[in-house]
Amino acid sequence: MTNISIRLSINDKLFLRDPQATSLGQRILQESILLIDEVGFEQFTFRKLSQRINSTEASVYRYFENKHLLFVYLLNWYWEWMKFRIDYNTMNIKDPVQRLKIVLDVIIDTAKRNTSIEFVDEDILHRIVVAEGTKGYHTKTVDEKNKEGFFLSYKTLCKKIADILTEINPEYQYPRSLASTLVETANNTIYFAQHLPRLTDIEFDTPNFNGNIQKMLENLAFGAISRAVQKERLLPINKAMKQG
Amino acid sequence: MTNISIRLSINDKLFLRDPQATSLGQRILQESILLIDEVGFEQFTFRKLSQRINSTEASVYRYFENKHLLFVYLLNWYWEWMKFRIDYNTMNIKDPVQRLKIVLDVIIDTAKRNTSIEFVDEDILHRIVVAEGTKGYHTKTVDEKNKEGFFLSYKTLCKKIADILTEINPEYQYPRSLASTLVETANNTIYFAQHLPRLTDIEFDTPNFNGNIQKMLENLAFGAISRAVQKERLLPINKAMKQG
Amino acid sequence: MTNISIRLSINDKLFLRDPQATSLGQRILQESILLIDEVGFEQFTFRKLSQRINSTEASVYRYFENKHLLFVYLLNWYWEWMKFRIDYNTMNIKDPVQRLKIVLDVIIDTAKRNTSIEFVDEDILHRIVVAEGTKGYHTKTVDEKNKEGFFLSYKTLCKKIADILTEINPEYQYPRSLASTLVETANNTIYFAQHLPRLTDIEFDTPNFNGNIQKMLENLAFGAISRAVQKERLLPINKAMKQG
Amino acid sequence: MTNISIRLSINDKLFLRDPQATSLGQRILQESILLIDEVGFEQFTFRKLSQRINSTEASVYRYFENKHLLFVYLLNWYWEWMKFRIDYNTMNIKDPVQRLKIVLDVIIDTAKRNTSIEFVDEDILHRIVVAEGTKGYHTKTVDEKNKEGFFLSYKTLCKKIADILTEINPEYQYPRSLASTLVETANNTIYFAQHLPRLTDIEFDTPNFNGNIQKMLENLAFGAISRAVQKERLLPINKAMKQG
DNA sequence: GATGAATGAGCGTTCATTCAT
DNA sequence: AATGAATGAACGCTCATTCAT
Repeated sequence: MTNISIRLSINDKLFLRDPQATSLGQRILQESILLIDEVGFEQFTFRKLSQRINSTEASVYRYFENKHLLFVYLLNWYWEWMKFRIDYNTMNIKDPVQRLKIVLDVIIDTAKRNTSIEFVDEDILHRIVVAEGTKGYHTKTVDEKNKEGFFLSYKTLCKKIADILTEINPEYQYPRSLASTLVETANNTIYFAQHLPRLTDIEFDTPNFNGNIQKMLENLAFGAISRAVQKERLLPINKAMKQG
Repeated sequence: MTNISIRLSINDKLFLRDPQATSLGQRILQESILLIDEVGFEQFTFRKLSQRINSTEASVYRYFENKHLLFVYLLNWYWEWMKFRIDYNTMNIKDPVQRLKIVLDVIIDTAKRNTSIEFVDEDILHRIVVAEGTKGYHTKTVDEKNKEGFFLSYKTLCKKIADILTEINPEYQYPRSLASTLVETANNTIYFAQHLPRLTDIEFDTPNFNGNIQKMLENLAFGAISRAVQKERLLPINKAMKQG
Repeated sequence: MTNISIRLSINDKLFLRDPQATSLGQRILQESILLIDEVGFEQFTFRKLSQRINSTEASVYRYFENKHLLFVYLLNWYWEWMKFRIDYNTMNIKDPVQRLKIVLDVIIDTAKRNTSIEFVDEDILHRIVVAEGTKGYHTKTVDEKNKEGFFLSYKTLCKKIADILTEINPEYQYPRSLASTLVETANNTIYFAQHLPRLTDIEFDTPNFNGNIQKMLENLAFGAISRAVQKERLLPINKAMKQG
Repeated sequence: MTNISIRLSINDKLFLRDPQATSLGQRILQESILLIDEVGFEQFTFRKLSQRINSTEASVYRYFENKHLLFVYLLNWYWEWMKFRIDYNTMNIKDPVQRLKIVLDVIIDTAKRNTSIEFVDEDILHRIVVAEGTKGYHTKTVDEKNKEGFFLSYKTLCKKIADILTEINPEYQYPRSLASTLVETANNTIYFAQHLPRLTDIEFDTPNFNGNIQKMLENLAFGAISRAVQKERLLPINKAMKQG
């Protein structure tokens, strides 16, 4: 697999000065990820960040208006990165069932690198999204932020998945709900397996952890889509489902 | 339906003085719910709370060590309240499919009152859980809190649901995962419908909002459970599923 | 040596209710000493104290107006205890030099028990006096407290020592200064030896720690007193000393 | 006497930003001294200080981590200032007896200015040290502070004095103890004379107050040192002293 | 463009104390 | 007499942010 260099495009209302464009900006992104991973979003402050990058709070403020926007920037990065990986990995694959399985693989382990953006550690970013991600859109200001298009990437990501679901079963009524449920459930499962194991059936720290999550999500996804078909009495169910 | 008075039992490590036992404590609970609903958990402080209840921060601190524990207390209340409603509403109902449907109804609209605890407004508490709930267990201290048993109520709630799933299909492999997914997805759907509608297919503010969510969750639940059955080739699918 | 039971008389303006008279009061004294020893006077609060004695702040306030007066009470106890031990141990000893040596022994190791007051641990009380004692009289309110006679015990203790010094050398000009210096220096030496060893020549944790302090204090005491005598007799000891 | 301008070097772990380097920092030092003098160390807070300097607590916190370190900073200033004055005033004086007398003069009245550091009022600083100084090293955290070298200045000051004592009498066994005793006793005498006069023989508010303290300290110092000599020479001064 | 310095505002917490029982 | 509950006041500290250079 080639090691290509890419540059993700992020809603430019999220920042005052493009952090990807300067070395200080890149350090801000890089160390934000590490710091949020270490102390959590609530304890993450521009002061602590500026100390880590040997700079000042004032300098960070040149790039981001506040820590919330920086965080949403990172989420956008993650969602764009995921979309990129889905596209990259489903290229030239016709079978939508196959494509859905690849999608599930991607959302479970977004970090699997096949390209590198040296100043963002996708492994850790994934960990942040799992542990803190929902705080980015569970906030009193969600509607204003939404108006600014700060969650477009998440929506287009879900749309991309929903389209595959619809392609598998054009009659399926809840493609977008199922898409977001799959993404959210993937994250929840990873988190629960580590911290609240009785809320899931997947065991953490087993050799095939990711594979087991994938099976669970496939059960969820194919169960939901095929059931809709049953209701319509279009039996026998799609042949492609057999291995689903 | 009779209007009975109940008292929920909450993990007593969550508080210093039992808030249900005194009138000040009850005001703390009552106004916490209203205030978190208004300003969000992040902006919620003991200072603002104490002003609303015409008391002092010091007094609030006699009841709760900090706002996080107060919040987890409210979550526990919610979970216990949900379990109570499930028990109450499924009493004497044999058919597990029927019981699951009732469960879905309850988790979508926990607030439907049939009893009253005058100092807790369950409608608003439900809104908080939908909008802020995950913050209670997505925190750096989740493991310590878990050790103290602060999430036991959530686990027993999911266990209760999982048991029904297992009863419907004893072969189903992911009862706990599906149970937590149903609860989380119910909340997410309500939230997304209001704030990020493109992440769901359910339209907010339509006459049958709750009913539509219920259908979606039923598709998810029965799809997943019955699919497992299909895999086992135990067709035709469970008769009970027909109306699922 | 007999084990007699004594009751020290303490300035009754220091307390609201005599702590020696009730079992709660005795527990207050006992645990105050332990708590101050553990956390230091600054961190010592009536709240912490009341928790330790399984009582309430309000109850402690029935005995002492505030923590400062409780502390001065303990100091008075210490000073009275010291005076008692001096009297007890110098009884029937005529030679003032011998008596002074006994005094030095007592002020170095006040804790040596020959009687018991079960609710006061004199060892620990001594440790407190060494580590925290001066805070009792280095305070903005020293003059008011002094007017109330809160330091009378310290003064009569020093007077007792000063009288011996005068008896040894009736011409000596600084008996009270020397007396307080001996007491203060004894405490300082113990403290410095443990925490700031370069401020003293006495090594801590050696077999004859107390004995070495005693020698040092004897050098100080007898040097000062005898020097005064020398001046009177105009004996030229050391030429360089003449104007000393 | 010339009016030179000096800058004392203080352990830089004591502060976050060098207070001598900025005008706000200098005001912090200046007003800290005045405020501690007025209200005492316990009542001294960064809030009160910041109000006096028309600034904010946050600004003060940029200079000092807490009030304890600020206080130790002031003590270090005092000790360094004392060492400077000793060096300055004993320059070119050969006779160690003469030098010791100068030292005693300095430790009694450190404030006598012959140079000026405009933002520190040494008179008042001296008053603080007399009244509150020991609180700087009588604290539960003394050992950690000592490890950071926060009391080095005090130790080198005592070493300087001890060296003179040793020079006068190379056989003297307790030079460091005597040095610290002289410094502590000087402070105690001033304090006692004002607040607890029966603990000393020196009368406050008499024309020759300082001179009288000096005589007392000389008696103490030369008595102790010369006594050691006597012991060596075994001169029988006073029969009663023999075993002293 | 980046930084050093400063600050307004408010949070979380504790303390000392009082009141009612 | 002892206690349970409550509270006014302030402390210690940090945050988010701005300003001047």
